[in-house]
Amino acid sequence: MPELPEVETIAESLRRAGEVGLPLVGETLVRATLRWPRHIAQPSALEFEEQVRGQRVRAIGRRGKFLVLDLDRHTLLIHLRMSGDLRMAASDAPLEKHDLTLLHTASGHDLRFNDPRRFGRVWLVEDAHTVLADLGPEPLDPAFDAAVLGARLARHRRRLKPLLLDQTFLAGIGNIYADEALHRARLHPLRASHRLSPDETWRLWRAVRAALRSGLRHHGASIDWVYRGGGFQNHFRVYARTGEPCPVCGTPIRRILVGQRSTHFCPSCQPLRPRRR
DNA sequence: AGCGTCACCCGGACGC
DNA sequence: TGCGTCCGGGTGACGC
Repeated sequence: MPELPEVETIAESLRRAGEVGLPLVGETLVRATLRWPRHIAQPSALEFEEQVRGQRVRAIGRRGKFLVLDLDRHTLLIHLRMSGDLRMAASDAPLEKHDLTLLHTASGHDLRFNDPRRFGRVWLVEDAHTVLADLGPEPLDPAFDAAVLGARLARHRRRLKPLLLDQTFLAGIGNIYADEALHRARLHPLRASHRLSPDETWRLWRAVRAALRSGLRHHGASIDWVYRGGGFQNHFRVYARTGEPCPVCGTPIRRILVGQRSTHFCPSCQPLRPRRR
């Protein structure tokens, strides 16, 4: 799914696209085709079509789960949510089912946002800050160390699982990475954030980064194998493995609901009340 | 403040 | 085969 690594991978592939003859950075957007206007979160569809016109793509980046395209006068933000996918295509190539938003470039190529479940959104704003302001730190940022995580954990009295999913706490972690990180950290998803020992905090810091890096290495998580997916789904340790043996200790993986979200963990490696030693 | 619940959305899986 | 139903991802709104 389009969690952080997926977006990172797409941004990377769009940067590299120039090497295979489908450049995007440096291209001028001449027109937009909005086949489902609600794809555009901001501004109105009409204003979007007007304002995007004639702007050059200066750079592509990522913040949290948002893909960030710097244009001449605006910032174009794309959130793929679950099933969204971006492709470059020749403008005269036939449309695929669920191609919802198309940005046509001066050189005759399109950036196509395909989105079967229509959860994704696109923003065109003068200041990216208006959309991104509340996002928490980037887990892979060198400035994000275990002390930063510890300070943030102590600031809340929340269960770890919902906290990790909160984009204002950390940016870019979705349901899969939250479960994978907690397993790597040997922490129960219901543990209270303000009651972690320094060692547990350090383990969580390491685990979050390791889970994300592993996703990156395998080109994204995409659990929904119908859609173009990354290989990380073949490396899940607990996610979607209910009843299967924990890869560390062999105990059957359990699935519970936490805040309406399916949550997978090893009851033996991730005890709610860890033994003190 | 933090939690629960619902709505959004649709393809796939499953039961009958 | 063809229905109906449930599920799940991320997020925002709302009520307690």
